[in-house]
Amino acid sequence: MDEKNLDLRQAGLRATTPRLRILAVLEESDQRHLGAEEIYMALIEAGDDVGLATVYRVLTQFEAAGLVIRHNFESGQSVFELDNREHHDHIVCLQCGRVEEFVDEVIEQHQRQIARSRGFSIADHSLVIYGECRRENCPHR
Amino acid sequence: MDEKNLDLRQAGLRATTPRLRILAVLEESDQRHLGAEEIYMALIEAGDDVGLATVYRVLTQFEAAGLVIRHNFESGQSVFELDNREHHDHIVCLQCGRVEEFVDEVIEQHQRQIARSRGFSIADHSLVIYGECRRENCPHR
DNA sequence: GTTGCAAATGAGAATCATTATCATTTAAGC
DNA sequence: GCTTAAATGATAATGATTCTCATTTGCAAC
Repeated sequence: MDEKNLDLRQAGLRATTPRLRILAVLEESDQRHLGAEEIYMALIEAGDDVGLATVYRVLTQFEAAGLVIRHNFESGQSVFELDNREHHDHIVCLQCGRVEEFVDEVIEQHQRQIARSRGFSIADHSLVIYGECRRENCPHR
Repeated sequence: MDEKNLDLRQAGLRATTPRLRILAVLEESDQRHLGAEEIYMALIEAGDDVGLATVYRVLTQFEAAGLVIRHNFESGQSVFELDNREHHDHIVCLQCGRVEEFVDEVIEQHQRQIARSRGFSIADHSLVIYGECRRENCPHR
């Protein structure tokens, strides 16, 4: 738990219990993308006494510090993901909410070229494909 | 105004005053992407007596009918755009909110291939590049 | 190890965009 | 023109997120 402690310090954040616990939930969850409410529920179930407001506050701080990425998918609520991996885009099943990731270097390169040709400097981008996944457990099948 | 009337009928919607007026605002605005609140304000200023709830209701119906596309950019509110043009993606300036459009057939094709290779059928996709535009009137300059 | 104090927290109120409710009005076939 | 189901406007309700503020806590200096 010391390395997490350090991560927070480097981000200019004091190493408090709620922040350490939220990091732990993000690291230990089998799902990579979690909503604020889901994280809150996981903490409550684990016996931690945190407030929902704290979860939102901390996630926003983590985002500002670059520890976490916030996604606004079409569901209307934000989901968060640890920012310790390479960049990737998403494909989301509209039926069951399943999220998969992909990277396509050709797409990346074309995006850079499009921004350049229009005089934009890229800060970020979001590519989300929405569809139906046809898995075993997808309610749409 | 008769052709609009027809558009609505074909979409299975009665040609009511609010619906015709909202269509008119979308067609006549110099901005292609409008929020519900902006459309509401435009109507009020034009002297129309509509409720905000009606604007939301009608836009949702238009979306279902394929007359309009809803985008969820990072701003937290939805923006709407007439769906009478070819598909395109967006590049958005984070400083001034400017929205430009683009199409890249190579990107489109790679997306289709990615979905196929993962067993997804594509319903839709959203590609938004966020950056800084460096225009004359962009506050960031 | 105590102490002091700014930073962080929890609980709940507040906000913002959007949706639901419901009594009233209206489009459009007869 | 009349009827009736569909549509509307006003407003209450909702869901996600943010704010407020009294209380608690991390941690640096003693």
